Amino acid sequence: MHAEDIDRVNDIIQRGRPLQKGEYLYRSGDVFQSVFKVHSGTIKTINITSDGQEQVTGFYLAGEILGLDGLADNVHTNSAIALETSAVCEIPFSSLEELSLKIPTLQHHFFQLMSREIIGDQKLMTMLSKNSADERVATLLLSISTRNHRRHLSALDFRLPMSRSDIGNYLGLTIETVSRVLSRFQKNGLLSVDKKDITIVDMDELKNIANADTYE
Amino acid sequence: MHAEDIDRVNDIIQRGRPLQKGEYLYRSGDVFQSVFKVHSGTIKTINITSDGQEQVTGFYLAGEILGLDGLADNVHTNSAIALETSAVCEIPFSSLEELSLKIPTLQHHFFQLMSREIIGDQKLMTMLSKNSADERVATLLLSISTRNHRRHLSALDFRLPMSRSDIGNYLGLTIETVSRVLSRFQKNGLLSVDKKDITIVDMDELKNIANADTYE
DNA sequence: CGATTGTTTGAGGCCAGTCAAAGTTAGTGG
DNA sequence: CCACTAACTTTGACTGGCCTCAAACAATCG
Repeated sequence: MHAEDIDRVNDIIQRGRPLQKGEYLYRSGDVFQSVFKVHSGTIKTINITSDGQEQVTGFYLAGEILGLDGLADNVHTNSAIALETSAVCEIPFSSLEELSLKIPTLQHHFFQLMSREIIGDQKLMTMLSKNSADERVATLLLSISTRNHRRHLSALDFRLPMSRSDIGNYLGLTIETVSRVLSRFQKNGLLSVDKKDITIVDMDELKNIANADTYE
Repeated sequence: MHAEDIDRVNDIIQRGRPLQKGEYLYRSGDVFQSVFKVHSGTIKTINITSDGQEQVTGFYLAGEILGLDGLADNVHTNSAIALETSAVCEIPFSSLEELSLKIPTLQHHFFQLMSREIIGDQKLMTMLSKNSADERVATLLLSISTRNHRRHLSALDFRLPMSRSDIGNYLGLTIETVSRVLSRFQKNGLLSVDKKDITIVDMDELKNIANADTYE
């Protein structure tokens, strides 16, 4: 992308105010106006099922983009909630769509983003339908490790931004099962678990358990 | 969309030759060049996991569009296979992307398509992580019923285009469980099952079991 | 510091998976 | 057209992994 193009994109980006833990970035049913890039912190997205249950559909760490679900009908189907104090950039979609008519690479870039989201969701579907509790937890830990590494943070030592409840919900497991798996991993020398602080001790074995099916 | 725009879109659509049952439309790893619209028949998409297992990620009936997974990196991550003799239209993406720069509504239309795919995948994720075998099977039957109805076919009487094995794979169940659930549904007066021919007898109760969480 | 929320651990039950075998369908070639 | 084979489906008996229920413990917050 050319420098002047980047400038034009930057012009439409708005720095949002910080979100406190538990605060909504947008709610299911809100009119879709923008996509968001996480600047710092972590956001989870959830769906509410017809019987009122909550389903966690994704965790978005710093640098990642969320909100693409709203394009279909100009309404968000997800809700997005901060898991900790977070800062996000808002990218108004109308200007973006207009702008991407002038900058072909930008359009292509956005198609790619959505396509990645589809691929990621499908990897998760596979995990939910085929993998054991151990495999699911190991895969999530590796995913967070990889994404931290991309941000030049430690791949072996990190803090889980989400609760056991969110993990279980996301992975299709109960909180008790998540807790038991983490305890067992620690007992077997794979991890050191201190509440939300995780240290990966035996990365090879963890990858082995996760079936090396890295998703991100 | 204006008439001349529709003409321009139609110009780039190619009618593909018919696919025989079991034939591949594209394979994982193929260079991405086109998306496809199912004209008749049914296509399934599958992912191959790192340990060689197959995961069915979607069924595409007549009128539905597939192949959007390839946009991310210009390579298909899925493979697409005909479940019965089928005909598809090929829509070359390069021309489409170019064209959508000239026709803003077309770009928007494509964003919507991808967004719908994301929403659909997330509904499926929710089902895989929360719902019982009965709920999953009921939901799939209702989905096919709804999509048939949209094509002005019977919503109560239809033929499943896919095998028990594909259903089980897609829903995260074994073939034995799928078979047992269908037998039980028949025994309880919800359905009439004759091999792949399904007649929905008690639509209300079926919706009840599916939790009315219609996905499509 | 009490109250609330989140986490861990244990005991027991159940749903779906596994294993097995018989029955059914579809496809092939003589 | 039919015999033969391979693939698919159904049904049953049993097993096991995860869920449910329950209680104790830890952390967070006003």
